[in-house]
Amino acid sequence: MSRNYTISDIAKLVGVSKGTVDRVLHNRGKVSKAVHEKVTKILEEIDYQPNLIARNLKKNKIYRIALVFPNPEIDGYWTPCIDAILNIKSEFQAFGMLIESYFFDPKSSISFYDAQTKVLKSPPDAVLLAPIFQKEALMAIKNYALSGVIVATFNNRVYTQNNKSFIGQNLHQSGRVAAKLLANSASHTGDLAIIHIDEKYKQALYIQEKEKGFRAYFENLVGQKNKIITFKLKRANFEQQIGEFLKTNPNLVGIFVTTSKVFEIIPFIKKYTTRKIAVVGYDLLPQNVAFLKEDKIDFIIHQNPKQQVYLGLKSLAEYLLFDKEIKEQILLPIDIINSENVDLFMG
Amino acid sequence: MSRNYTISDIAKLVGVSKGTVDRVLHNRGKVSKAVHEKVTKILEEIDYQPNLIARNLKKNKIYRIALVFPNPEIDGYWTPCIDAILNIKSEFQAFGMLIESYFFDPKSSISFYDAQTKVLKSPPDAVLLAPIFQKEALMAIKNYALSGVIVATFNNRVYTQNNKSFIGQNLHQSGRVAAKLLANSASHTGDLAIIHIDEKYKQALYIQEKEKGFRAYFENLVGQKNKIITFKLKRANFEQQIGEFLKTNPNLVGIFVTTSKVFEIIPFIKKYTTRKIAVVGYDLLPQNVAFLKEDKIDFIIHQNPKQQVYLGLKSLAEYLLFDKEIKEQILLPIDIINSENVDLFMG
DNA sequence: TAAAAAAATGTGTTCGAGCACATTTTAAGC
DNA sequence: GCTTAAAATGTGCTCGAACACATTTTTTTA
Repeated sequence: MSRNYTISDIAKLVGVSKGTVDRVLHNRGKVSKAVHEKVTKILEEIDYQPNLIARNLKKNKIYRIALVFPNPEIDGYWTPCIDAILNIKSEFQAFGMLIESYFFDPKSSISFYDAQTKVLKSPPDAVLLAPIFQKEALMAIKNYALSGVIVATFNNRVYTQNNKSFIGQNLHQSGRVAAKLLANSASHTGDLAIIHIDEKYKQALYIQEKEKGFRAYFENLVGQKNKIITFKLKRANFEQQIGEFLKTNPNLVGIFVTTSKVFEIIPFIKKYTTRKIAVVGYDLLPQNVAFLKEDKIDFIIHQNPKQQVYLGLKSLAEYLLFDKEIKEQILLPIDIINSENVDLFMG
Repeated sequence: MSRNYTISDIAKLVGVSKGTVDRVLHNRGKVSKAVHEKVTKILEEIDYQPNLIARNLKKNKIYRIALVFPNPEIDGYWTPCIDAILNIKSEFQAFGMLIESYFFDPKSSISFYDAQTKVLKSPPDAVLLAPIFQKEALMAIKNYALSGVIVATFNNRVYTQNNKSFIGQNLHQSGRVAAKLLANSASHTGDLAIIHIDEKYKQALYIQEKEKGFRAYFENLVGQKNKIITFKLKRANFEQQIGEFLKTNPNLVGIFVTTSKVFEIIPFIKKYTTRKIAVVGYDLLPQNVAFLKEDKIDFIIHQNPKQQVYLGLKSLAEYLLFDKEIKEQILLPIDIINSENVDLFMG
């Protein structure tokens, strides 16, 4: 294949000047109908693709994307997002792409609100947002849209027209994956528990999704006789609650913890029973990884926040720079992690 | 952050012309020692990053990368690689990057050789190669190096100085993952089998790696009493061989198939025993996926050839276009697939 | 010390798209 | 038919790096 057609080539082909071709390309008007048609025809015929390098050199604009998510120092789940930012920077900063991070406290909706306000003060070209607080997020997204800022969300869903893209996992399906894993590794038939660890912040919606998926797996199964118990753990006094729960459920063979906080209950489980109870939880926090390697957690489902941020930022950057279409949703694979493949997901 | 420094900016800062700065940047000589030092100092001080857009516009070169791998019509394992090519094209063709595919027959080393010869006839800037045939691959890589063609390999390793990069999985570790999965899902202690399906082509090396990993997992385990049997299946007469194997090993609880050809033996296993035997194999061929969904295969390890090609091509493209460093090896995560997360790995 | 050679430095064009401004052509008004 | 406004079309500069070529400065040699 030879070099692509340039605007000058097309101008020559049609017999007009490149200014005219440019006006047709960008619908700037001031072109006679006849010429407009001729140019359009040629453009289609040769399938003109503008040279993005030249375009960007001319524009020579610095784009800014704001990334808004919970402070990793408060919730370690978000730590890997930092790496994603570094990766994106190394890929795109030569194109004049700036990434700015804004943290908020995942336990405080006020802090969430404040972060959005700060972003809006010097509006970037686009925002990638973890919409932890449903109501406040809807409000923020509306304001961004009013200021002409493109919005994409990741991690959990909110439903609004103004949200250009969502990047994350299918949580219902991830509940099913957990179910399948427990069905497979529980050494014999018995009861299974879904444990929600009270997170104070209103993640109700997305935790429910996981539970529904988990239960759905067993409902569709023929001849399955596992009893499934939902158990909500309140923050204070874990030990006592877990001790009692284990005592009242002597047939327990598997536990599904719906958040990344599995590690908080493992020591108590081991303390109050010697039976083999299979455990499945979420996310590669260092504490979880440690228990995984000690075989005290059997499987972890990896929500891959790093990849979520990476793909989200990449999608926005390519839209701003190269006019690439933004996918309405990007569903990440649901990674199953055990003690043997965990290391390859960390570097 | 404001706009980056340009060559003209630097020229002004040092008090020389941009031509001189350029000579320093590219070590083209003809610069007095004093000036050279002054420029270098400033360059370091401001951490000069050339504008890659401008650079590429000037160079205006069409780069070509050849991708050489087995014909997907002969071995379906390679089919997803096609998608990776499309992805890379959509990302890089606006930068003048051309990807050319060359197929060979994975059963014929002559066909492998022919493909390399064809590539060398109009040498591309870089080659991404699946070095199925060890000896022939070493030869080919040497020839590429002599012609100044950058070489990266994927899927399996060959060891040579001229290979700039390897993209693939740690096969030893993937054997361990299989072991862990079988240890976990076999309903009670019993014998485990490693089954190699004779592939005619000499994959000896990389299949052995998997076996070693599998065995290593159990060797390090304290108090594990599984017996592990290696079984080599010859091409002809699968049914009889498998029937006999199952008869002589009545305590079998798990099978690890070291290639993507698991699906070929599943029907016979189900025919000759009614016991629950856990099965772990490789790769998301449509036939394997079907058995996975029917619960006749328990887990599949995904080698992700698509991602291998994607990362390999991306790495080469970014090297050619942006002078990005090529990583000596990129180890992909070892994806564990079951019936519930499989769909998310296929899109 | 002047001429010639070599070394050092400077200048100006190119890549392709985008856009401001200049120029030409057509239409409108009297 | 001539002037003026409006519409259509053309021209030329810019973005930053790269590189060929031009010019200046320094060094060498007779």
